[in-house]
Amino acid sequence: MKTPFGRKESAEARRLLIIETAALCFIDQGFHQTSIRDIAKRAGISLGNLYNHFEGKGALIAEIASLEATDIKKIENNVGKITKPDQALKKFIALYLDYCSQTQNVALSAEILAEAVRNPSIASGFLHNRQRLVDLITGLMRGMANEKQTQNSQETNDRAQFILDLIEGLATRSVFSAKKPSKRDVMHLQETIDRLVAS
Amino acid sequence: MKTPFGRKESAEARRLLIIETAALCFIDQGFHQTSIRDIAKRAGISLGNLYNHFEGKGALIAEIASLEATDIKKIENNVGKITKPDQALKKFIALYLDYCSQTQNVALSAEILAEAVRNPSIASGFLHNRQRLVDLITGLMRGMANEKQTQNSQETNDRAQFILDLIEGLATRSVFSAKKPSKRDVMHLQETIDRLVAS
DNA sequence: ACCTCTCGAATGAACGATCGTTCGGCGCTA
DNA sequence: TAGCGCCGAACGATCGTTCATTCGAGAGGT
Repeated sequence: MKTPFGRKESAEARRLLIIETAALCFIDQGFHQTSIRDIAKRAGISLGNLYNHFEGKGALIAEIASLEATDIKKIENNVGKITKPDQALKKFIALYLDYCSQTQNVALSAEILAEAVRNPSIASGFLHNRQRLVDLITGLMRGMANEKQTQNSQETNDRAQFILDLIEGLATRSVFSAKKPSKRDVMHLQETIDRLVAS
Repeated sequence: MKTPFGRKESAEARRLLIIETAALCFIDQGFHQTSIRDIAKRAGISLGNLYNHFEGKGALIAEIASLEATDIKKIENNVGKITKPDQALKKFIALYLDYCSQTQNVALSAEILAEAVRNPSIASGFLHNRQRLVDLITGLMRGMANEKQTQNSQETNDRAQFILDLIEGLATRSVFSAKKPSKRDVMHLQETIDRLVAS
């Protein structure tokens, strides 16, 4: 029986396996409490082989930190399907809140933030991802206000940042109190953001 | 010439020196990238002596994590001096924003948050400190609304959380963009919070 | 004033474990 | 058979912690 994958495909699959396993380890233990041996063991590969696919631990951390971009793209696609801007914003809030409310995402985000403080390349990735979200929101806000006066671009940007702050804050609190945001919480968040957008 | 301190005072001073030095190390390098030797060397004491004052690295981390409480108390005292609730809130925003905008505080907070994800005792300290700030704000909000209808307690609590989210978010962003919040930023924050409180 | 005794503070060598990384050789695939 | 993916022992460094030992301040005696 032949392997269904050629060498190239197999190598790519290995690489993906390592990344996903590393993410699990980092979620469970954090970046610096996870050893290369932990990852290799959990992935079921040898210690040395890991270095055939990644330059070292730093490269793995950077790889994981950039994973957020994939999740953001999913949210962008989902929100993009909705034509009415106000409903799209509502959908975004629900999706992003749900995303941020997952324990593993809070764990990873916290690790990434702490790492970003001292690692400029991680920080730039972090800021880039944030701006993607901000741009998505400002786009929606501009769509909602197309009949009114032209919006101040800088102010719109700031408001989008505030919206993200509110969502992320509520989500983080929900994780630390070990229960998902209640319906009341979500409604209150929704109202608050509406008021923020309206003004 | 006699030493101006007895044994007790000297021991307490040593303890304080170690804690402060550890905080500096943690800010520069992070919890898990800082070794006990780093701290001892920077504090100018021997490796073994550190264990005469602290049980180990974990105890040191917990000690640092609880340092935030001191800073919060300072803010409480400053805000408490102001009798008019709306001016007190304005003062609080300025003080807390300034506190959160300091690079070393962002660095430490990020470390503590990441640690709290996996260390329940750190998490509970973190939540306790947060609630202190929330209570301070809700007190002010209730003072501002004493002539109006009675406030829903839960809703007031949530709004206070939102206010903190906005301040912390702006502050964190300012640190990563390497410049203090501009006057425009602060004004916009102030307006947004006002609108949030008013409703 | 002086000697003694006590005990906590301080030291740094040493320990075993584990870290990130390297590398020579083995085995499968094309 | 040529070559690549894979393996795991080995390396030097460093980790958190322990411990036998030294030091010196201060209490109690005379």
